[in-house]
Amino acid sequence: MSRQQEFICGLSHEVTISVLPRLNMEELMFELNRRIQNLDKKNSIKDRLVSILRDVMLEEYRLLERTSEVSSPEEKTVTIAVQNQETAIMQENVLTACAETMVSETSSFDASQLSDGAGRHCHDEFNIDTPTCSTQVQDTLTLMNTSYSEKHAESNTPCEEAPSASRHLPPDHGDVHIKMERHVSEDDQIWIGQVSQPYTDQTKYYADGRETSFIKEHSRKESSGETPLAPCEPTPYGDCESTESLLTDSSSRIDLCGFNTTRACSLSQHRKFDKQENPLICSECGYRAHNKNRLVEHMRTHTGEKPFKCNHCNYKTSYKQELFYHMKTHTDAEPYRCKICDYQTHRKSNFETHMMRHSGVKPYKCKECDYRTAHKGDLIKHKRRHTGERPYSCQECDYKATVKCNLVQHMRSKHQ
DNA sequence: AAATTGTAGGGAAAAGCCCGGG
DNA sequence: GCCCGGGCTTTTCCCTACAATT
Repeated sequence: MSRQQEFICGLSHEVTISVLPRLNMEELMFELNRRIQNLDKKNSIKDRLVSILRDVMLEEYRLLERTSEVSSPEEKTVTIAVQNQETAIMQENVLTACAETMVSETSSFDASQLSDGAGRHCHDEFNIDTPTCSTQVQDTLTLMNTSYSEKHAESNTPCEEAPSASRHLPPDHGDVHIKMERHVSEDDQIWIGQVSQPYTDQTKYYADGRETSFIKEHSRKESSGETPLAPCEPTPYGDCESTESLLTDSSSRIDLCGFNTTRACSLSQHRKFDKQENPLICSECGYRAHNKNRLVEHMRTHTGEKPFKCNHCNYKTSYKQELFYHMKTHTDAEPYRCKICDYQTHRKSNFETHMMRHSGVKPYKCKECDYRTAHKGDLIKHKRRHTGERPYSCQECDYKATVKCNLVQHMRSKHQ
């Protein structure tokens, strides 16, 4: 490790070498993702990221100091550093890559850079062979073998249905406060400013009660005794009123129910939605649409209507957006290509899911056995092994299957 | 014991559905 | 109001392991 690499974010050699090997990348990425939303756009984004990283590292360092009173700090530091020297270099590389990616992503809000002449986003024209930040992290995580889930496994704390750090923002803290504190190191005479950030829930929920990230998180908090965030609880400021007026940063508008937006009109729409000024409710499932068109679109899920047809094949869909994705397969649009295997797709989200599988990170763990998986759906399917649930029943006989394809297979063999 | 058949279960990809923001 | 990117969820398919049957 070069001397330059040992100094991260202006912190001393001691802090850097102590903290870097300890930092869990997924947790760090979570912190960065959470805090980046409150970046002060007036200052350099890179400077703010450096500041954030420093905060996180100093917090970690203080924790390390508290827990290493038995052995001398120097001794422990050196031991950790030697054992994890290689890991630290890799982690730093990832941090650099991610910071650069986030800087470029954040600064690319200028639509003119991403859009074609018609204002349409056209990322396909970019070098999308380059892995995204998240995939870089995941790839490196595999090498480092320091996944979030493994950490929990080691500490014997099963993390069933642990949220994917790259996708969810686990709101463990309604408010995050970093106290004003002075670092003890002689090298690092750094005052840490107080950072107070209300958690802004960005997960989603459906009015028909289907489980979503929000519901899951809500129930998780309930079960763990935490106070869950309710979608629009009455507040001291009135029902579903915004904290907009209280904010010093005019670019951020946070509704007290957790809704966060940079647009005043979006906030207004959201309040209307919450207050049910114009309730557009699906008579079939109770789904509440934000506007008329979305209700029309939603209703197609019940009627089965598929008005959007591909003129190159027989493909039909209820959603215009789906046709858009489908049409890419008929055009010269450059797909996302996996560098590890020959997989390619036109959908970024599917590509990221694919890369997740290469990473080997499996945050979802079964409570009752050692089974782990990268995806919630797999865990739900697996759980039926323990519960004996067989949701797919044969109409012709008493046979019930755990998965639909087995029922199909049964129907073919037994009932033609 | 070997071959065949049916079932269970895991991995992976594709598609569905919905949302926020331009 | 429309369009599009993004993200979470669900569906579907394929494959393997294993037990029961022939």
